[in-house]
Amino acid sequence: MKSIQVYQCFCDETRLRILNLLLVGPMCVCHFSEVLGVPQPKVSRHLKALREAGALESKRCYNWTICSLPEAPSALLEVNLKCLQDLRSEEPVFKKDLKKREALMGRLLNQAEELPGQMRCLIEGC
Amino acid sequence: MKSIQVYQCFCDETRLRILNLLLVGPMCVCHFSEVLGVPQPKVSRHLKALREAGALESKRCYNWTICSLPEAPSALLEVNLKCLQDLRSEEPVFKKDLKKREALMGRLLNQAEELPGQMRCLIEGC
DNA sequence: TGCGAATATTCGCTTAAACGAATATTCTGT
DNA sequence: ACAGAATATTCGTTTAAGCGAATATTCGCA
Repeated sequence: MKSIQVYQCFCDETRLRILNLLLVGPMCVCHFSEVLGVPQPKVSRHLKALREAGALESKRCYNWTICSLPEAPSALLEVNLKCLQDLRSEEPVFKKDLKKREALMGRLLNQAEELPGQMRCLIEGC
Repeated sequence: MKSIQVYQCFCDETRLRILNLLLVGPMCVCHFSEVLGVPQPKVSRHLKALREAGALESKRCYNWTICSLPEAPSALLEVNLKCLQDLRSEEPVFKKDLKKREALMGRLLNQAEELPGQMRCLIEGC
């Protein structure tokens, strides 16, 4: 039963936090690690799980791997991503993560001359 | 994170099949066992999980325990029950279960004089 | 009160998830 | 080709889920 795969994605807090961040826009692996305060291998494994369930797409861009929500999500996924968005107000972690994301992005934009390629990928969608 | 509980409910095929049946109307524990072809203790444990996640209500009616979907489901649950309904056409098991349910209900109605109390509960909502 | 049907729970086991730590791989720029 | 940054994978362990079999509990009725 294929839809179970989607539900399994949503059963883990770290994965929910990743999806919550992606609802705002693409991010790269190392930034998940930083924003969530979670070790990189852990992030990597969860990203793999999301990818295999069709809940995430990623592409290499210079030395970053930029992750985003799938362009054509399944109906089930789409509905639950919407739910996740609505859940933001109830879950302080989500809001906290978004704040950290914003701060990180601001910092990155300041150094943008030093990492032009990746930033272009991230901002303009490469 | 409370919503994870809801998603965990939807991660198990047996539970999905139970919910699918309940979308049509209330059922009692022993009938789940019969319709799904699953041992009673297994059904009982899954019902407990659903109950604890707020995805099921049940009340004793004579010697039956009649289960139904909650009157006031959470938004998250409601949305996903709707999805489950849409999934019916893609999952043969669901349709097969519904057929068996229908057959069972017909049979029960024929013996209705012998079990008036429970049937009233089941049909009229007690 | 005691019997039987319906339901719930416990026990021991098996399987699957998740994790940290360490390591391997991939890629970019020099 | 090499060094270093970013990412992925492996290993061994821990924790959680699910299961069948057996047993306990609950409840209606004679």
